[in-house]
Amino acid sequence: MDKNYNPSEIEARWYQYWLDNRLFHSEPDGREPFTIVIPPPNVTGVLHMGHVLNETIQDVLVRRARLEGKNACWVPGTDHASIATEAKVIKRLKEQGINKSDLTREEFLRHAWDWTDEHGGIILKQLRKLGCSCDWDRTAFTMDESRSKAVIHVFCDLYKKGLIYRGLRMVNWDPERQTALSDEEVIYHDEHSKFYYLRYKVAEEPGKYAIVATTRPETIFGDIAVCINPKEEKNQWLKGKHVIVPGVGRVIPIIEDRYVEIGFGTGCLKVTPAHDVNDYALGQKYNLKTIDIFTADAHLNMDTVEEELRENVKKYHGMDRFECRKQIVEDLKALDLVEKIEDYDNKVGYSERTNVPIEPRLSLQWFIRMQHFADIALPPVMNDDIVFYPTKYKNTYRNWLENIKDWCISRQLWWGHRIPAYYDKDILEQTGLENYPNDKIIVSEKAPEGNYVQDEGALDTWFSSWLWPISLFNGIEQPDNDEIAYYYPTADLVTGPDIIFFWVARMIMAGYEYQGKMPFRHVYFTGIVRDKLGRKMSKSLGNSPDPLELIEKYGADGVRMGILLSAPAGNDILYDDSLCEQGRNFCNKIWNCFRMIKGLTVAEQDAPMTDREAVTWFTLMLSRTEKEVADLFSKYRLSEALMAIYKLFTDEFSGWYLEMIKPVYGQPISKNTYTSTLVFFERMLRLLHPFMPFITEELYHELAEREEGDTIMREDTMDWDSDEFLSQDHDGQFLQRVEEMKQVITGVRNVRASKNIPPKECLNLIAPENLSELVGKLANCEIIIGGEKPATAASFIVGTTEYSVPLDQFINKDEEIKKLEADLQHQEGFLRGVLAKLNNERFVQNAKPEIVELERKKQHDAEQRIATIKASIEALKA
RNA sequence: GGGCGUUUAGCUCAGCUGGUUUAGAGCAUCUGCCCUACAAGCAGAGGGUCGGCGGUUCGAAUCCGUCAACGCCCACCA
Repeated sequence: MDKNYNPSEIEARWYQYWLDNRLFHSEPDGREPFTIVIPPPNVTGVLHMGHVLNETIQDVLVRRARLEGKNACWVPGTDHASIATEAKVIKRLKEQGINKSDLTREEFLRHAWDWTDEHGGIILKQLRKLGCSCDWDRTAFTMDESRSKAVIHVFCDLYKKGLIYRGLRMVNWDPERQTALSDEEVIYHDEHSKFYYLRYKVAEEPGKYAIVATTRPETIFGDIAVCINPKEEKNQWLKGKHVIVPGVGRVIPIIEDRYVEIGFGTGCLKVTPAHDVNDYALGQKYNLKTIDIFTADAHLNMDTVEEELRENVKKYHGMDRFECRKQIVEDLKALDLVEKIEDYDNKVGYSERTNVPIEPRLSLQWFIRMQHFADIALPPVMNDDIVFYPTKYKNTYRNWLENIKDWCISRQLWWGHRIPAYYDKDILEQTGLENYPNDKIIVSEKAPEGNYVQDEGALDTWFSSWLWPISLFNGIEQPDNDEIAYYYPTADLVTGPDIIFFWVARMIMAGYEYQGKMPFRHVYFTGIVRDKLGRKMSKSLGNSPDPLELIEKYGADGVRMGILLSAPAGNDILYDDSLCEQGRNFCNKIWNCFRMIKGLTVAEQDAPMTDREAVTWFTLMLSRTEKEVADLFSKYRLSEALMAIYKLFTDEFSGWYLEMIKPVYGQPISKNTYTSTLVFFERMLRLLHPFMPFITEELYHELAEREEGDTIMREDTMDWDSDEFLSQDHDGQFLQRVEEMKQVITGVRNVRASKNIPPKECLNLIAPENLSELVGKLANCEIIIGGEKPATAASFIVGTTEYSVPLDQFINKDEEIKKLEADLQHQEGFLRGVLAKLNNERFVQNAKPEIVELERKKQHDAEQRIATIKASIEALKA
């Protein structure tokens, strides 16, 4: 075996072995199911650090469940990511000199599928490098046949139930991609912008102005009214009057509504119903007309302006909205119609995908009535049928559901599930799309016979994602099939809090609507992976390492450990390569422990007493850690579980246990001890396997002869607690005694270190009572029980017992006294604190008796230590 | 403008239904070691008074109030 662990060859070999033996594959059987459905990454995406975190956690949970004997099933798949993928395809077409608008829908989709086939699934291959134990036979795609059928079925069903409707609404419009978006797809950014105070001449009072403040002067072409608050004193004079839109010439009425906040701005609000949500509401209320002055790509369209005014504004026709803003301000300045311009901080909504400012736009879209879904999805989370980790996200969740708004599900895109709504061609010709009568729309899973045209829109990607836990098991089409009955509800969902609304909440909605049950029992929210300076990892910053390179460098197990070590649920993790380094180092440690054990010569002989002590002790330590780890898993405290195992292995097993049983050079080890040690090792490999699948599988096979197809990832059916050493008599104080013994050893080592005594030199240790031979072995000393302590000895206290190491030539009395006095001071300070409590009557009266008792013990111990130290000082001074 | 969360050693975090020898871990740092499992290692050591202030209590990192900083989510003040 190599001196250093070398991951790459081992990882490839075992992953193939797992695949060959179909060890990740699951079929329903009599065991308890444990299901996780992957949050499907974008089909054309590549692995980044966020995935590494997310998928590692899922793999840990899945592998742990497998080891617990559950029928674990982790279903992988990808998402068609409608808007993102369409954007990528358009970009590529552009590079080839092709415009989307030059293509038919069918032609475009052919390109999109080509792109998907070409780049699709790369990320799934990358997951294998990470060691993810997905059931690849079940790999799904949100746009494959089965998932598509489910989507269309659900659309039709909800339409039938009256939960989907078509309507003309103010929606978030992405002018870049030219599609509607849901509210959740709009990201608001703070922006330093300007507040423009514009003068609207009052028609009835020449020479007087109404001052209107706006951040968007380019929308004045669509102004229909100016609104004031009927209660606002200073604007009373405007009541019933009309004003003239500057630069446009349109005469518009002053209307009154309490919506306008008194004291804000000038109190005059320009009303542009086509381009602002609130203005639209006002427009509805007062039956105002709308003038939409933007094209779909947010350029000015003056054809909508009244013919008689068009001459005034034609210069803006075709201009970009932000160009126009500059221009109109300049022009109004020239006309002296700008009162002033102030700096102003406000929020501007951007499209999540294209990062372009969204435009509120009146358009005909499809919506889901969400109140019904909010009603069914809120209770299970509030009463913990579905548990969130961390729980703080319950608040976020509730807040959203209690203020739910209808979900715009139609997109003006081609890549996606096409809306199964059909319009009669003849009627359509007469009415146009907008006025097409709703009761003549045919919503159907199959295209109707006859002269119909299908709706051009596609569905929001999340409209397929929300069915994912059900549609993966064909539970939409066949709600009672064996698979859905077995695998659903799934166990855990692991995802980022950023998609709690997009996805988590909606899956819960769909879960109850279509299965009558929760889609998952636990939701583990991961944090965001940041660099060590706390910055979000991003391509543009170049601070995101390539996971595959990391795996190459540190091994998949090392990377997994690195990412997990500091990833408590919900906390952001500050990633640094040194974490992976620690992971790699740990692998190496495990590797070398194994080499050491395997290098021992074994003999049929009685184990020495020290071995028995060691084995008993480690048996206890190990089962204690096993329990601790189980407990931590139940609380989803994965990094702590990993740390517990790490410490057990590094400190207790490698640092102490192996030293305890290690025979003198050249001597053999007893078979009993050796066997126990192998058992320990295997048990620790099992503990570790969910975190570090590769090295544990490798060493599991190195540890003993295994049958072909055997694997560490199955349930361990051995009953370790019947271990012969465990059944020996040992009370709860055994572990305590070993801990004290370790302190004695450390004490001797300290003496050695501070006096620069080489480790090979055997020392004497004077102990007042019997002490395990392990002390002699590990501290290289001769134990003298009850020996007289010479004046020149270095001494130390463990608990209340003093131990000393006679040193003669090594001792420096003054130094020793100084040290002892420092310790004395500390002990006396401690005692003072204890006595202060005990002398406080109220403490003695009120505190629980066991607390008082403890303080008394502290007092006693401290007094004893002080006496011992004083005696030592005296002896040294003598 | 609302809501939530965080603030404990240089860094990342545990501890928080108040009391377990005057605050723990990992990493980093420092010192000494290449001792035939591992220098990707071993043996030691140093380092915080628990964001500030006030309160409750015999007793507070742990409960309450307040202030501050940071972060996140939501919201139609143009």
